[in-house]
Amino acid sequence: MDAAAALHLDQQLCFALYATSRAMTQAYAPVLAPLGVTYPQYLVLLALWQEDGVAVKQLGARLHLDSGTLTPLLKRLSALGLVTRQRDAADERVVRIHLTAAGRGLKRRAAAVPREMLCRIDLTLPELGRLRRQLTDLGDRLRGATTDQETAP
Amino acid sequence: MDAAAALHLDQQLCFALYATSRAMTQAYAPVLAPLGVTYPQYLVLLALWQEDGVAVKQLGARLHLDSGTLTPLLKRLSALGLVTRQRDAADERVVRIHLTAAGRGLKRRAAAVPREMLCRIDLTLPELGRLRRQLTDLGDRLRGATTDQETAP
DNA sequence: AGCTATTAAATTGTACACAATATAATCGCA
DNA sequence: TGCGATTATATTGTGTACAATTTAATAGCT
Repeated sequence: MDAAAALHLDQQLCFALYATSRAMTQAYAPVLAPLGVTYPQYLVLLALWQEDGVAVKQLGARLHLDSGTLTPLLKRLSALGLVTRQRDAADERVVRIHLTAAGRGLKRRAAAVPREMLCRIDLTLPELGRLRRQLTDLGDRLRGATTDQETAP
Repeated sequence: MDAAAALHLDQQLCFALYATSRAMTQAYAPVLAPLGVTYPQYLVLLALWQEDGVAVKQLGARLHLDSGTLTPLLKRLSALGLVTRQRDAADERVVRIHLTAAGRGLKRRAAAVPREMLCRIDLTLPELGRLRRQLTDLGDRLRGATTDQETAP
């Protein structure tokens, strides 16, 4: 592959990733609309349904997001009545996020979401698992590579 | 996989896609910084280096973006002196985007970008190609699925 | 020619992302 | 104990994304 071909848009893994990620977000939108949440909000809820009462920091580590993104998003989830945000009594720097009854209740209605999306994705479970692992690995590698730049002290 | 497991964050293809796409954007940032453009701006330039003088609409079809995103982005590229935006004389609705000399010149400096990113991605070329095709197919399928909802007349 | 439907961009409003900075609380150590 | 370094969140500013609306121009039909 010469230099010119290397700059072709359709040759770029990065573009496939970028465009497909946005297509996925848009495909989720109509499925999530009845639940009244956006796609990033849904991801935060997935994390909270697995582990409630976590700090913003932990949530950020899980989703690879920082407080600049999470703080306003969590305020919106709070305004929707799905979560509460309260300072940790033992360490006032920490804000812990707890699901409300409504936030917990939404999990039952969300149970149909993965099945519905699986139909739209139209991959076999092994294919899907393989792709997911490849992407996760790639993400880990990219994240490692960007921070590993600081090899010098 | 039961309903509870189906809602686990790390089981989600969508999350792997979302998180890895953002990691890719962040990995590109230091490589693109010397060129003075953002990652979406770089994708627009890739499209223009392949075909110059295209309409905003065509650019949008290529990148799966609409004028709401492209108009301000192209204004920024124009402010950087990399492109011009001018109405088509034959059809005044159309705005054609042309690279400036600086915009064309940037292509040479960008030639090193794909190679540099390949190192960070650390996949063999066949693996990379397969992953890219899988993602492109998935994107096409998702995009088809969302618009194909209108089966009824 | 005149009128309606369509089309291409631009605009508006909302919601992420993220770098950089600010603020406040805790930690570690002399 | 006191105080500088660290840590957790919030804030600010810029740049996407995208739905919905607006504006202006063209196409197509009678």
